[in-house]
Amino acid sequence: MEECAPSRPPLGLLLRLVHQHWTQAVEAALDEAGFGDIRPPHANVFTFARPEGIKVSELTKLAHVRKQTMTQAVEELERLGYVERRPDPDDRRARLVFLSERGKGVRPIAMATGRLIDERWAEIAGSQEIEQIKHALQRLLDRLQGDDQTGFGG
Amino acid sequence: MEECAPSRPPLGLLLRLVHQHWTQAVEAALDEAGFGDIRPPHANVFTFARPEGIKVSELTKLAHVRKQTMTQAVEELERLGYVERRPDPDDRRARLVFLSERGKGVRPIAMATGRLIDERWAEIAGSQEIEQIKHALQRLLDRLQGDDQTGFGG
DNA sequence: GAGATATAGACAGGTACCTGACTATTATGT
DNA sequence: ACATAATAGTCAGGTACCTGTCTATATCTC
Repeated sequence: MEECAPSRPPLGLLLRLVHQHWTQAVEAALDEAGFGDIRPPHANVFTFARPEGIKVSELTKLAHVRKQTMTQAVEELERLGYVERRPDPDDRRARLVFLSERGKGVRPIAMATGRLIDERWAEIAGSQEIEQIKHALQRLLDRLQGDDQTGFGG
Repeated sequence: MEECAPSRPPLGLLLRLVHQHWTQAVEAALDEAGFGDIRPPHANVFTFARPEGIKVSELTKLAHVRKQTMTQAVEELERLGYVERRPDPDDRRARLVFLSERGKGVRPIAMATGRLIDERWAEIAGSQEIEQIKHALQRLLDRLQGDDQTGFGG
């Protein structure tokens, strides 16, 4: 086990390139499934939507993006007819996001996309390899931010 | 070895969050070193610059970004006085990028930034953990693109 | 119940990457 | 040598994130 090269490619480059692959894979998968108008950032909305409705601010916490990013995704989905926004009866500042009928139909596909890519990558790189990467990244994140912020810690 | 949770946090989310941490760490390190005007994408230029000059198109291959991204980085560095561009005597289409005196002074710091972050992360998460992530990501990339495209393949 | 603070969302603007189309020049193949 | 293809670089435009500021409403404290 000689360590011939302790740190040749900067970690940042590897992260960027793999992340790019991931995004492109998600996009291609949505396209294949016939939902070319749904883009990766929209998938979060489908994943976390609830029948009782959900606030944009809650979505931002779950998906770990900023308000503006999530707002834009919701607005686009609203324009495309996949979601509706209605005032929150319990909080006059807030508007709740609901899936439309059309949105409910798409949900399983949009939610499954991430898992689909996981599986494809497991096929080409080995599923334990992928799991190992995930666990390692998760541990690294936990140490970097001192606490589980992915909301998937359970 | 029970697999209690085969794939809870989508890999894409982990990659995005860790990459964000990385970028912020690089930015903070450059800032600490007193080079607040140098931003992460500029670091590549310093890393790959050569005394004989280098074409933007070569830089794009080494850093794995597109022409426009690299061109912008070079233009900004030119405006800041860190690099100069001169016509390539051997190819009238091309312009060669050279480090200015000022740029040469900054080079060690800009080049070292990635390694510095590596070391800091190794301290908080364990150096073998970091190495393991790098190797795993590298293997994954190789399998995804069928070939080593990082230019660090050894 | 008045005042400080936190939260929901809107608005304006920036960054680091991407794509595609275009011109000028160089390399290639017959 | 001449048509074709590849390459260097520019221009125009798009995406998915980010930051900071601002208003309206809620909550918490005294």
